[in-house]
Amino acid sequence: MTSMPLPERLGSHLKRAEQALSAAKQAALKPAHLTVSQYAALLHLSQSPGISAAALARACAVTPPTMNTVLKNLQENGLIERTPHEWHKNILETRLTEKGERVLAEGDVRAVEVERALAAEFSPQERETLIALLGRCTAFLQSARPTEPRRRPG
Amino acid sequence: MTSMPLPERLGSHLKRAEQALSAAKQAALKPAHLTVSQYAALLHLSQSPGISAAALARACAVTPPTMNTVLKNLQENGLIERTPHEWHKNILETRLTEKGERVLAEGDVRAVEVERALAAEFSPQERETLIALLGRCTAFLQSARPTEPRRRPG
DNA sequence: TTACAATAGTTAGAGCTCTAATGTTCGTCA
DNA sequence: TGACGAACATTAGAGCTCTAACTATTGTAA
Repeated sequence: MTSMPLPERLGSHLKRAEQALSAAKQAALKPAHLTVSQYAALLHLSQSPGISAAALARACAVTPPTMNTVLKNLQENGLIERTPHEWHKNILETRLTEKGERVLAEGDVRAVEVERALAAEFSPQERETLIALLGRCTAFLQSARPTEPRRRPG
Repeated sequence: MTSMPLPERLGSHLKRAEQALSAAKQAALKPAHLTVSQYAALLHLSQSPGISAAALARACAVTPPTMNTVLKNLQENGLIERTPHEWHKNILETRLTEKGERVLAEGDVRAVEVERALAAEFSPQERETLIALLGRCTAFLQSARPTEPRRRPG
């Protein structure tokens, strides 16, 4: 008995597409020795120097422990540096090193190539439609499943 | 310097949507003590009893070692059983146990609820459009990055 | 001052995912 | 019979991801 045929599930198609994109980016970033997650972190980091790990996690839509893992690897490879905040003792400011900027730039060229090639497959109208439809998916799914079931104080 | 603004990247939107869907399914499957990957494996397994792990990996679009990991956990939980093929000594036939069928049925109800709710957010026309656009993403990305760069014999 | 909430950071543990490499079996072909 | 390629299964190792804890700091309110 089949409850719902797979081809009818939007999820199947969404997953396949995301998987294919992720694989393509992974291959594109390989020469720069970057993973997709590392690239995403570096990219946001370059746009918000000194951002905290928690804020970076939010920007990348992952949990703090996940970002912690990614940052640990980036730091071990010398791509970022983390320095204590001047007076906010609980915050570690994260910044790209020179090497980090270089590697990001290298990876970015390849990653953007993939994005451009993909975008070129669609007309501007189609891109708009796709983005809008995906946005509605995300909005619905997030509203149906709140990040934090806010509990009242009393 | 920003090479390509994030909102212009189809990848950003695709990733967000897939992430939201995955999170929703994960939450839906939690009561059945199933992960999204385990659910996908069980679902394909129920439709192709006795399938080999390699074939199952292809169906779920993951690599054999990945499927191996998933199957190991499913087996430890008693949801599947793997028996040597009658005369193909190198193949392990994988099948759902009774418990596996029960748990799958339980999880399936919840997972399909998510799919139906998501589908209900769109008109039939919109669903068709979204699926078609996603299909073109997948097709392009896979063609641009062949699974196996076929090498000629001579 | 003390208590509490919010935020930041971290560790532990489970699970998924990949690439690379190994070993086995099957079928084909010389 | 023997060699070889294709397919299956597995292990090793690196990395990502989550939930569930725990600690520390900051700021606010009793």
